[in-house]
Amino acid sequence: MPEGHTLFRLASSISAHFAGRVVSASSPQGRFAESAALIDGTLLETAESYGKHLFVDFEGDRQVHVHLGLYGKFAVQDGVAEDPRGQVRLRLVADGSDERPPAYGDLRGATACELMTRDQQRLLLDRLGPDPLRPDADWTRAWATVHRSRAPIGALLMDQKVLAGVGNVYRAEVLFRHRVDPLRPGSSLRQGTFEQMWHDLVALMADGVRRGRIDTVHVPVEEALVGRVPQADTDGHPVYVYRRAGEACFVCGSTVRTEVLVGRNLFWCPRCQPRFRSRAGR
DNA sequence: GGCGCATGCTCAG
DNA sequence: TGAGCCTGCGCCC
Repeated sequence: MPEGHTLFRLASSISAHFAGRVVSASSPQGRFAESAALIDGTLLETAESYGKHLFVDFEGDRQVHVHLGLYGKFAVQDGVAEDPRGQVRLRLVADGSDERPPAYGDLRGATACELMTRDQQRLLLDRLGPDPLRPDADWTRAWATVHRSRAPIGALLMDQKVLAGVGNVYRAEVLFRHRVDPLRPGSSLRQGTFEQMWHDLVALMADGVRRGRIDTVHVPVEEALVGRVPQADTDGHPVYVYRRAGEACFVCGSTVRTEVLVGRNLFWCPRCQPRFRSRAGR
């Protein structure tokens, strides 16, 4: 489930297993072989995530930039590495000769796996909006973009230049929790509404980091819809609208709808999130 | 066991 | 706008 919380957990796990250790790097699949050779047998300093991007930092200004895309996986575990299964793009191994427990990690199916310098990393990060999981994030940067954009808020929330780390699930859920029509132009939102949505994303994504999965039903928010949802009616479901097209809304019973917006399936409740009408009419 | 779709993004055209 | 990435899951035999 690669939204921002997944990458945050992944970075923590890589740091916990490998930071401060000399690791061997290889590319059983071959596609990352030349780069892997450059970091093989060097010190892994730390791993960090920004939005959906992962950076594994090695000594000598070498960062492995990873983007999992839709179905990439970076499986990190304790133990001695076994024969690679499937297309392993990058394998990291700490063999335990440093007297810490052996560990290894296999990266598969990623959309990006490349070596870069800090300068190149900086250029990439400059293209990202604030990440709700980073304590230094400045939501007013995102608001500045949203405020002057006529694009639908449902599209803006998914745009990594506006907000980093929000994916299709958090988009659908945060819009529902704040009763915002996904097709509403960004410029029509009040600042207070957007600020509340931001703080809700901070809470939802931090909860996702803690749980290891997205659960928007059990995160309370003042002034939002959540507090009035009868818990039993959600029937253990951890989300309100995501992938629930055709089913009854947990709050009002209306049929949850779906529609493709900028190439992705959008889900919303037409009664809880009524169609926005501008003052000019239309 | 096979099929289609999916929490994402880039690049060709 | 569509293909590519080439994994994993749920669903249907």
